[in-house]
Amino acid sequence: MPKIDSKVDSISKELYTSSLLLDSMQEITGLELSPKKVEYLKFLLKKGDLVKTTDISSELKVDPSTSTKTINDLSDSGYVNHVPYRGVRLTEKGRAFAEFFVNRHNILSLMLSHYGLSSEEACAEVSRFESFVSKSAIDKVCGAMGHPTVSVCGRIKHGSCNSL
Amino acid sequence: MPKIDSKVDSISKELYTSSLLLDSMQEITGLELSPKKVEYLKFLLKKGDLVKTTDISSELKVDPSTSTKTINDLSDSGYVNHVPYRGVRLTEKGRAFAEFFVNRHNILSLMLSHYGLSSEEACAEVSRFESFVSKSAIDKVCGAMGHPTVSVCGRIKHGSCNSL
DNA sequence: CAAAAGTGTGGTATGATTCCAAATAGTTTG
DNA sequence: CAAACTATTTGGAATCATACCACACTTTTG
Repeated sequence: MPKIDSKVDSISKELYTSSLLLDSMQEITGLELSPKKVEYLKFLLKKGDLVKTTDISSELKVDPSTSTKTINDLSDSGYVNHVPYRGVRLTEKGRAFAEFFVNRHNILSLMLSHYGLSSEEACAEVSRFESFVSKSAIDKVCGAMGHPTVSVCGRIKHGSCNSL
Repeated sequence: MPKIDSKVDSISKELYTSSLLLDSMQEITGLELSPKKVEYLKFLLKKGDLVKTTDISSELKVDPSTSTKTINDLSDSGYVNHVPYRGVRLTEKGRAFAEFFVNRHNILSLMLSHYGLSSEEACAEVSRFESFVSKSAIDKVCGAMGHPTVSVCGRIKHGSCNSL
């Protein structure tokens, strides 16, 4: 019964895939990471691929030992994979979160720019508080703005936005 | 020369007054206090007059010893006066800051409510990040909204808003 | 392959926040 | 008015996020 076998296969495959998805696309509340860790993930997404911990430390202006430690935290929580002395890479989960974080930043910056703040002001302002804004709020703001694709400090990708 | 004397008097008085004003109306950036301390000041303003540290601890759901310690910090920085075992009162400076904090909360809540968040959602959301939003941003947002006097969670007083 | 450069580990520090236990002050009541 | 009760403060210690330094270990380079 190759028919059945292949059906079983495809079911296990589906289950496997969907648990992977559940893993990487787990509910994002937006509040799971501290401000600094959000910065780390956003930077990792921007750099893409394998990033040295020293790139991070020079970008974020912290001691290399600090970035190593923080990366280890992020690794323990499954956001990145870290191969000592070689580099850091976002996991699927890390990438999903990082994309949300970038979107959140861009949506909030765009929102503030509508109230008379310059791009730089909006961006700087948002950088200070973005990590305390929930995904559900962002989804609503994004929807109310008509799901814009361009913000004052970068493009906005959609796909994670749960809103009409 | 009574003329001169009175002129001297009036000058010292002016200097005195203006230094008092400088003291209580010193530049508010909006970023000088931690989230919890902002909550303390907002509560003190709401309660008005002499407030017991235990009122604070029950309102903010912390141990009484915690509120005492925090109040002592605020007292050291000149935001409140604390007479042990009797109560806490905002200083002029503390009142000025507290009024700004309440306004900031209300303006941000009103802003978010314009993007489809309910009053409760907006208020809760804002509570999480308000202490990281600068006065200069608030002034701009306030101006862009036409200096509204009513928000979703309270009245908005103007007078501290440096914006057209 | 040895020196230089890059990266990680261990230890320690700060600031914000917290609680618990014990001490002290204020209030109530017999 | 003093004991008993309640309210408040103090001292000590913990947690979490963040950070740096000094030292150790890798990797790269000449």
